[in-house]
Amino acid sequence: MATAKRIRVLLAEDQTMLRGALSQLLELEPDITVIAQAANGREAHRMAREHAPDVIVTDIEMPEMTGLEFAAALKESDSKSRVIILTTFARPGYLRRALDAGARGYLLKERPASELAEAIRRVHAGLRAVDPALAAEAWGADEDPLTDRERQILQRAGDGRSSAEIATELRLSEGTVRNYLSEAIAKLGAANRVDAARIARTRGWL
Amino acid sequence: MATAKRIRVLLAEDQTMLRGALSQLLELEPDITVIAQAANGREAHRMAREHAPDVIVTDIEMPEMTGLEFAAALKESDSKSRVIILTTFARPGYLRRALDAGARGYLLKERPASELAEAIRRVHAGLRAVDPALAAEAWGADEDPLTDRERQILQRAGDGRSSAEIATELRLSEGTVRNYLSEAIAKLGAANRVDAARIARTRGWL
DNA sequence: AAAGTGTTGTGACGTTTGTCATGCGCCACG
DNA sequence: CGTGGCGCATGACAAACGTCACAACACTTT
Repeated sequence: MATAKRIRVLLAEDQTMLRGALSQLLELEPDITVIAQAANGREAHRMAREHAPDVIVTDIEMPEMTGLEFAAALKESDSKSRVIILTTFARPGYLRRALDAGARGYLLKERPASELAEAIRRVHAGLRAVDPALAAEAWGADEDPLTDRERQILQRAGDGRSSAEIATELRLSEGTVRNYLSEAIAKLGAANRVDAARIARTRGWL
Repeated sequence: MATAKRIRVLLAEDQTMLRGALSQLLELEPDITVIAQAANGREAHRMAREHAPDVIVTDIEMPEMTGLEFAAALKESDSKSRVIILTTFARPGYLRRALDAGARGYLLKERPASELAEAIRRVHAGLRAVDPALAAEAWGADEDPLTDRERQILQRAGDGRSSAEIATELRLSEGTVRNYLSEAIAKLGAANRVDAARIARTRGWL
């Protein structure tokens, strides 16, 4: 035959300008076609079920449902589509969670646009496409030491909520909330709750 | 003549993938050409002096020098280039500062990619190109009520630094730092320092 | 069955934070 | 030339925060 079938791609990215630009560029590739686009994880999940694309390219930080949750949901439902995470953040914790969720690729938005098409081809061919520098960094990276509760509470504390507010919201006593925060601060080697939240965020644990 | 001269554009954006994608798309336009690209404000400033582009498209949040500082520096040096701010953030404070710095356009990354070329044409023709929804919102927006000192201190506090640390860093007494924070908290109607920093950030005051 | 881990709670203690009153020097604006 | 705004400071008090010890219960792992 003259031309092989094009690789059918679903593109999930909340920033319209980037999504549109990448989609147009990918369409210029002879062996790739963008069959669907989504602006959040939930929409993407629906479209993935409907179209069963060969490859899914998804951002992480999106409204409604993050790309990591989306990837996990796909794995759960035994989707055949292969997932590439495309994100701004070189956080070891993100990469780890992405791979746990079955992602085959992890690409940074700081890389040239040409690498995206290349990654799509690699992943479609059954290979992996993980940013090498990040992979190396993530290798020696610490595990997330936080428990679920600690994470919940740290999120809210980093947002400016007081112990009392957090306690009410989560139906806990105020002392308990302070205990968790104290634990989290110690585990992260932070100086206080805000510092702890900042540290957890930069490592992709929050 | 057969073809008019193309509009010469400088593109400043730190995210390589977006910069590359937009640049390629703009090159597809018959009346636009991207003569230079920069990954931060300082680089952009150098290139603007060197190439004197017709239109400059710049992100705000970049390393070394922000797009707003860059625009202000251009205004200072009587540059003939017209500036379009291209950013993720629909913060009234950013728009205000952008216009103060002489920007002719303010476009959100949430808009379709096609609008960028349109904005470039409008601005090159001497018109303005400001996101209408944002302009309306910014109209009734409050001025930044913070003094320089309050801003400095609030930034650091929002980052998890203690009053004592901030005092040392800025050569102030600890009491003074607490006073400024108290003032800022009151002005912003916040519950505490972290809440205040969050509020100031979302309004583009930080 | 024992050990470990996570969740939740209490009480007590010292530190940090937020508020308020008050004061002084400086500079710009009318 | 005063008046007000800003920067900076001190002292004092109440509230919030961070730490520690200790304890109970559920659940998993060994």
